[in-house]
Amino acid sequence: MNKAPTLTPTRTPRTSRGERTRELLLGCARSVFERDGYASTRMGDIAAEAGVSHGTVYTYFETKRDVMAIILERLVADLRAAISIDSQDDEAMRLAQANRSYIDTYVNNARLMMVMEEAAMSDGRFAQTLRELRQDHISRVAEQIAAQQKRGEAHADVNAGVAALGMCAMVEGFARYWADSDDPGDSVGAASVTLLWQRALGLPEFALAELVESMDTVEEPDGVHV
Amino acid sequence: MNKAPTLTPTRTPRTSRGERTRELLLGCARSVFERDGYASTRMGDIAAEAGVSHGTVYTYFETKRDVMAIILERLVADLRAAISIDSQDDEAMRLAQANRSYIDTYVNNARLMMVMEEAAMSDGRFAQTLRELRQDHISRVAEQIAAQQKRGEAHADVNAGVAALGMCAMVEGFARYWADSDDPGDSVGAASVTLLWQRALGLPEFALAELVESMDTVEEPDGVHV
Amino acid sequence: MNKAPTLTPTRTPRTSRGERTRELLLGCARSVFERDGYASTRMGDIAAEAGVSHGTVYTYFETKRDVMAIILERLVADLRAAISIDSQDDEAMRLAQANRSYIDTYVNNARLMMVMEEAAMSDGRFAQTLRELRQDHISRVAEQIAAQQKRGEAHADVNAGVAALGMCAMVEGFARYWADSDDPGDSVGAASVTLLWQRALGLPEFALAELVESMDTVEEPDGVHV
Amino acid sequence: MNKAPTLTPTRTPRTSRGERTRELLLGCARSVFERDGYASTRMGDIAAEAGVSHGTVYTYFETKRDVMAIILERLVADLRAAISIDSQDDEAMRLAQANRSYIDTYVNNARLMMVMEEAAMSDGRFAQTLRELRQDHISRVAEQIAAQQKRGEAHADVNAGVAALGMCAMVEGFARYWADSDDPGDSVGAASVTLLWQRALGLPEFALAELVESMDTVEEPDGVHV
DNA sequence: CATGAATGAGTCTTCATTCAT
DNA sequence: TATGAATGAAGACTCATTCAT
Repeated sequence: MNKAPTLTPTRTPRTSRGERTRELLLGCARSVFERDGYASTRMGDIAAEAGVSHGTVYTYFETKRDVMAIILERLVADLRAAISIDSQDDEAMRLAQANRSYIDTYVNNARLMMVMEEAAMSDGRFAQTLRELRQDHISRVAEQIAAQQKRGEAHADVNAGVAALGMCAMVEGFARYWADSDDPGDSVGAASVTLLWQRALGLPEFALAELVESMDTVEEPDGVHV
Repeated sequence: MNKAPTLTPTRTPRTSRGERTRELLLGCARSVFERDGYASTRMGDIAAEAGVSHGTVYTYFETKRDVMAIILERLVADLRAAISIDSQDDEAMRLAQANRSYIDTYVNNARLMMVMEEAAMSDGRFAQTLRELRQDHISRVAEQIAAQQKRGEAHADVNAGVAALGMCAMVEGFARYWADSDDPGDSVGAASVTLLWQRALGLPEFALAELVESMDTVEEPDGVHV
Repeated sequence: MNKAPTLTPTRTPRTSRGERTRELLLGCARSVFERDGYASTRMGDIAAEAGVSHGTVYTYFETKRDVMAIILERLVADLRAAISIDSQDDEAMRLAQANRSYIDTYVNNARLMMVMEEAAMSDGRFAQTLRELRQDHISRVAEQIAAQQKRGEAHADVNAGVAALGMCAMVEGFARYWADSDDPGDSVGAASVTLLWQRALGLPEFALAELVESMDTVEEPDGVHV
Repeated sequence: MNKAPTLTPTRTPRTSRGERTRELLLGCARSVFERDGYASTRMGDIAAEAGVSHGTVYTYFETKRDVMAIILERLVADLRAAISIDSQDDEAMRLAQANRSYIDTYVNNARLMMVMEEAAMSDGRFAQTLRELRQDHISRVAEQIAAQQKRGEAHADVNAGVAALGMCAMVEGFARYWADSDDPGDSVGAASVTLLWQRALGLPEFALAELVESMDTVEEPDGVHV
């Protein structure tokens, strides 16, 4: 279950007031990072956003990198949770829902993912975490595809790993695009992705309408910190 | 044909020696940017890489941003050239070759693309250029798909723009992945992408072997500055 | 009897629990100052050493400087007490015992003396106190030597003040050296100092063995706070 | 010949102008350190003293510690040179001159020595260098005394090492005292030290006048950077 | 009294950019 | 043109001190 090495030293608050401030700071830091990017964000901006003094940030975090690390740790946890979601439905529905869940989570966090990539350019640890996150997702999807191929449900002439990479990239690309544009992405879009996925692999298809309907009934994954 | 606004003010050299130095600096700057990222690169690093003095960089470029802008302008030109390539073969082959050409170019420049994304986080102009580059590619592909749908060669139940976005994302994801890993990507991989593309859209297929063969005979696109 | 100007404003505790905490803090502060030096010691280190909260230190002391001042005031008092010790023995024995007493006290406090010198570099008041302490000691010794010279017991061709300075420096140097090294200094060492002192001034000598014996019977000076 | 480990990374100037600035900065830094102490000195003070901008100091030195290290390296070299001085005269004269040379050098640098001690409180490397410097001096003197004892010229009942420590401490104490007071120390004082030294060890004496005279003819040691 | 969170002035250090040679 | 020294704005981080609970 590939646990990434912890990125986070911490100055733990001892009171609930401290806990509150710390969470406030994390929320504000996230906003600022998303707005300005990692490199451009100054500790003072975070403090200002939270309406506290300069030094207060350092009461809870040792360095700017540390603030980022904690935020990313939560992001990664959320994405892993989204990846792991599994329902009891039949295969195609499960795929649709998994995609939808992943896309939703990704879209909600896409700007932060981009900032993570930015941060990864200047910090190898972030780069490593990002690589692992992606690799885990791909591996999980590859296993699923391999099983489908073995059952004769998917074309077997394309290597499962390659196919998984392609599918994950496609999904991530959608999420990224919607996050960057004003177009928020909709059920139809998400359903379309599923359809493309099914067809690309040769899986049994659902009609688009059916998929769309199923999309709208899926629930949010639990335990997501936003 | 959506021409990006020029990113590049310049201090143009007048002697050929100057021209040589300028090109040297651009090459070295690119290396350093690719190695260290945009934010982490210092002007001094570029100078050191080129074996010239600190101040010399400013003989040719006004700012660090300017150096980056020129490098990116060339990158963008190369990618646009790769996108535009068009051969006389039949539809499927053309697709395969276009994909291959784009992937090749993208892989060759993927690290720089990532740096471009990093730079886009702190510079709206870069962000804009990047968005336009992607959008142009997607639009071009969307037109193609729309035509295929109209001719009844592709499934019409998926919006052409959405499909184009998915396909482009997939291709870019492959390139990105190969660029980041040690696995350089091979003809089979590239052919697999094409196959996935064809199946996702419902296009007439070629067998993988046939595609692979066609891949290996395609030539490098011209006009690539590296 | 040259009383140094008071160094110590105070926040006096009124309960006995407060008194205890205050003493605890002073002891811990001393340890930390000795370990890390004055400049490098943070108020938080003192609090941590005492196992109390950061702010508690300020319940008893106004500033970091204040903590130091109180500690040094006690140190100075102890050293002055050691200087003043006077027994009923004959002259040479008295010298030996005075030296021993001073050396003992100095060695016990040498690290703190060094810290006092460090602190004196950034605080004129400390510098002044230190100067006065030394000057008092030298003056006292000078008087003694002058008397010996007048009685014809010591060479008179060396100015008594100069001789006193030399002798005090020698004694302080020993103490300092022993304090800094692992070698704790022993009776023989202390006796040797006395011998050197006697010979330097031309005083009647005792044999080393005799001096050593006398050393080991001297008692600790009273009133030393450690 | 006990070479202390180098304390000094450097940003070496490449032009004579740079060399000049560097020396200017070192001179000013020394002045400021002597005036304000190590901890209290800010890089900006050094820059201001030299009349250059803030950042210029960093053109030549990586850190404040580095500036100090270079200054101290020179100081140590000078003191070692002073310790090593050896003339052809007879034993007692040689002693007088060596003392005088050491005292002179020490007095000229005493304030800096005190700053070195201050710095040693917060930097183990400085502490180590200081310890070695003193130890070397003591060892050298101890050898000399041991030889004198063997030749029957000095009392042999005091351990040579202990005696050396006492003598060195005395000399250093004088220098320190004179440096700290307004009284600059004179030939008579220096000669007195020698006399005390000779008597303490039981060496053949010179009359004070004779010593004083020899003092005034001794030359300054070479190679002293001030 | 004790606690620990909040404050913000103070410093070091970096580095893009300019300039004298 | 090339060099490398000089500049100074900017930003991370520390820590003595204050304050609310």
